[in-house]
Amino acid sequence: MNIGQASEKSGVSAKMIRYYEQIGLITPPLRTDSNYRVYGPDEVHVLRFIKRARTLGFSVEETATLLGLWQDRSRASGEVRDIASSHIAALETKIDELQGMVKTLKHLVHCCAGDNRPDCPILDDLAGKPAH
Amino acid sequence: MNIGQASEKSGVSAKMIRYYEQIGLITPPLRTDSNYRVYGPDEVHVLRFIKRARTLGFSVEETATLLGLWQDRSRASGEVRDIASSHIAALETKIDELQGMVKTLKHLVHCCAGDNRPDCPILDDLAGKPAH
DNA sequence: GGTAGACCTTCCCATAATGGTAAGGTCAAG
DNA sequence: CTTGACCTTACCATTATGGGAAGGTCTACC
Repeated sequence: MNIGQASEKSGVSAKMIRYYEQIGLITPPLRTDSNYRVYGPDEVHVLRFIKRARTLGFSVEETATLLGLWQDRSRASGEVRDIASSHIAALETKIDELQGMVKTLKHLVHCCAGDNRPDCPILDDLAGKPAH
Repeated sequence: MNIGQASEKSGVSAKMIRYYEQIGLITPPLRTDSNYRVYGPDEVHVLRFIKRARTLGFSVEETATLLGLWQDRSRASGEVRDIASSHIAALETKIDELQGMVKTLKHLVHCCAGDNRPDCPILDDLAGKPAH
């Protein structure tokens, strides 16, 4: 299987497959005589694992750890759970921050007349003026 | 006022003040004979505007637009409201995505025994195995 | 006057993860 | 044997931020 097919089957772009290989996240595959990378079902499986972890918001570095745990038969599942748990906490912090931004912005938009007058509470707020 | 004080008063690092100047977000300030940048209250005001916009999650490019609208006396506040509204929509999409991730991860953590057995539903899920 | 330490200057490099492009080799179908 | 789709490497760009080096300046104190 060429890199194009592996990409299609895994959902990881060819560009990223080469990148993951370069940074050592995946092991270099075999090559044909003409230097083409050759992938088998196992490699695609690994790529799909990576794709899924990335989609769930794990960084490449975290993904590398998870991949190591996946491939280590003597792993402790508690370790995996801890990684996932702290990841959840980080995501929730991020969500809270974003919700704070949305709340502020919604308040401002609600107060903004939206016509052509230059009195804009959004800009006033950004400029640090006290709310009217 | 030197860049250090301007940084302290605005909450924007000296490094970033120079960067904002370099990319044209702010106009170059006056210099002393010894080539030090000199800032006054107006400049700090602008920097605080920028800081606030960045904190609210606007990109530097969006911030530039807002800054332009702020400084343009003939601006239409509807334009500002539109920028804020589409920004809210983008934030809410992001929040939804993150919440989806949290939900999935929480489910997995809940199912994960967390002991030392190598049967880990989180890894199984990442690997694409059907849920038990 | 001299010196130490805190500040400033510019320039270069690094990050995380991804995309783009260019120049060239290869393969399969017609 | 040509055409087009694919592959290869190598380099550059992105966003916003920080780090560091090498050197100039200013202030406070002796």
